[in-house]
Amino acid sequence: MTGTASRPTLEAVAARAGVSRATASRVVNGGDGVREPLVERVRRAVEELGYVPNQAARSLVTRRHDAVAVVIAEPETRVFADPFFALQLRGISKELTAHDSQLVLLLTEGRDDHVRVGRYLAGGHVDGALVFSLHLDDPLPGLIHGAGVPTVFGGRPGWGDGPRDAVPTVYVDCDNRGGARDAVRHLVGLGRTRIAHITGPLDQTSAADRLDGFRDVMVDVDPALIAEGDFTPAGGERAMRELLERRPDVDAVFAANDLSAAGALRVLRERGRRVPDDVAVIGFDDMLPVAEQTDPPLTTVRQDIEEIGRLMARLLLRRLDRAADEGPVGAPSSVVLPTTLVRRASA
Amino acid sequence: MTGTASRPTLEAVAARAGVSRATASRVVNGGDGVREPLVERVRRAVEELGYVPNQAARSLVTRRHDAVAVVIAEPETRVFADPFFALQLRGISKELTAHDSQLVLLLTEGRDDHVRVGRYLAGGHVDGALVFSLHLDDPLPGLIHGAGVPTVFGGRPGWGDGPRDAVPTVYVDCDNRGGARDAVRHLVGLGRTRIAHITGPLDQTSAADRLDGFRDVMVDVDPALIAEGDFTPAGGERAMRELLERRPDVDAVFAANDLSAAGALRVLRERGRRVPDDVAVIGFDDMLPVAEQTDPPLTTVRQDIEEIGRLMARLLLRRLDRAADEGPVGAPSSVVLPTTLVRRASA
DNA sequence: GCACCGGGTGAGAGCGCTCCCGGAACACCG
DNA sequence: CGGTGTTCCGGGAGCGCTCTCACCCGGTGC
Repeated sequence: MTGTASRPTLEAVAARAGVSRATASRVVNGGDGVREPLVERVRRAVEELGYVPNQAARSLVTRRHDAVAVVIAEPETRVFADPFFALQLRGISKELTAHDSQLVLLLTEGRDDHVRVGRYLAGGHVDGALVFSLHLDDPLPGLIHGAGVPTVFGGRPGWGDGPRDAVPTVYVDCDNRGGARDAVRHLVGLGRTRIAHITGPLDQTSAADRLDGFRDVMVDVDPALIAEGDFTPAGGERAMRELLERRPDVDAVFAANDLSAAGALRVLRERGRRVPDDVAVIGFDDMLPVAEQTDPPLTTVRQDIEEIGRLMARLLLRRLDRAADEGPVGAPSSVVLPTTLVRRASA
Repeated sequence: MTGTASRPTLEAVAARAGVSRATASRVVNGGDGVREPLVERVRRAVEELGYVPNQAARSLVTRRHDAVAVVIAEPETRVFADPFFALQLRGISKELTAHDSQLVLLLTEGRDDHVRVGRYLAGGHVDGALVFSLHLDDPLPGLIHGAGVPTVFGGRPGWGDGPRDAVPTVYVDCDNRGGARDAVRHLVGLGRTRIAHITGPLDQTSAADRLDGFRDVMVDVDPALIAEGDFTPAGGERAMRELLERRPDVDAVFAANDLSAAGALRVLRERGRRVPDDVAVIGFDDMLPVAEQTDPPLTTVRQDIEEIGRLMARLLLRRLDRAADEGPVGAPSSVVLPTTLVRRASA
């Protein structure tokens, strides 16, 4: 049943159109330098036979695959027990599709998998890679770099902006620091003075950057007003409890993401603090199912997740195209997307 | 920079090991029928040269790709603005990885994309496909069937269990109907008598099956106690309001998923109904970030999403292996996974 | 009218691999 | 000791495609 009749080859198309294989190939690949009547004949033959090029044969000679790998580390997947994951992938997928490229998904967990992924990438099965690697100590970036595969990172990689083997790393991220500043300034504008921050896991650059943004505004802040969370609701609860204990007079909280904000909100309600009257709360991400469903609805810093994915793909594809055209290797630069403050009821 | 030094070929490995290409190939592919010393020599050569087989060349002759497509339609992606998506993929990924197969992700949106996906699958780029297609009128299954690619569906496809061109469709799903029955029986056990149901979009089999389960227990139920939702919180709110209007005496609600249950919960609180005292509420899915965070925490029917993904992959792989071994084509049968009722505070 | 040119076309090599098949080496039995 | 397997290895064809290169042919310039 499954393709007993083997699929037609370019040879067959050529024969049917009465041309050589070379000409048929030219037509299939755009038809430049072939006279119109022949183009037409070949096109028709393709149509009639239902010809689809054999990608394997093509890759074998061109060494292109029209495929890029998307690497997502397991810890991320856990964090992505939220729409992040789907949205980024959607953005990436759209862009790749428009470019006739396939998306090979690699989810990893644990060290062994890193090796596997490294080997896969080094194996030259894909033209490039999009990597989500948010942890400082992640060995993945190193492996990937060693594999010599064009790569764009999602989120600023952990090793800082300094040169790494003089190879510029390209990444797409949102303006975590600026967004955090906006949030805190908004709280200040509300007249709040005892503003606390619930951080994310500080080994992730996004969390670190948001903390930096908080500090930009709250210079010389009382350290007791900073509690470490982990981007989860439970972590948010824990951190909020700590904060209330250390500084019962707290009148605003900037949480590093919506999930921890939701946790904080719950503790505040439990303790009888009114939001936003007694304590104003701001989150980060604008993760709709969460931010809109909290009580009260969450004021938060929005980042366009899907756009990040789309841009990552676009950057990578552009780089690949350039490599193909042997054009000027314009230093590919990272992109930092702006954030916007979304006002709802909590602050 | 990117692989100026081209990667070593099997030829190179053979030369270095002092054997023929054929023998080297044999070793790389398991080493059967090659004497130990030679195996060892080839292995070392592979190691030293960092040889990785060229998948394109291999596929060209074997017609296998060690890759399967995962097709997720856009409407699903929207529904999957929750952990579904990530979890299923994780399950699939684990299984495929263990089988050295790659995961090619195809996200679709709109009709044009269906054509694209159909062509891709028909193009013989992958060995099989895992398809999430939950809508009754989805043309995708037809296209896929036409493409003649071994496929396993996620969720019972819409066309019923009847034969479709005498080709049995294989799917993996959770026991939607049984789970619904359990939920409703639990409510009955609580002494509730005016039990309502907030459905999902009824063009999806999961929603339809859950409704059937509800009806199994609530025979001759007042139609006013059934309100159509759409699996979203907003839909849940709307449905709950309708229910309260039509039957103010309602004392229990079984919502077709956690998201709509969350919406219902909010409306109940807003109307001053205590949960579970006045109205008991049960959801479906046990989507942790939602079910655990509602107020009160949601009693719900758990399905093992990741396991569904894993099973889909396993079923497909088994089928592919069998095809390769030319073994008996044991009628591949669908799998329906059990659900469990998770008791929290809402019922 | 002839050398020249350039766009359009076809012949053919070869990408890296698998797998069939024939031959070498060896064991065993009559 | 010759015949018959058996096991192991290498030669070589060929998967379907792209791409270089040589060739053909109509048009120009002198």
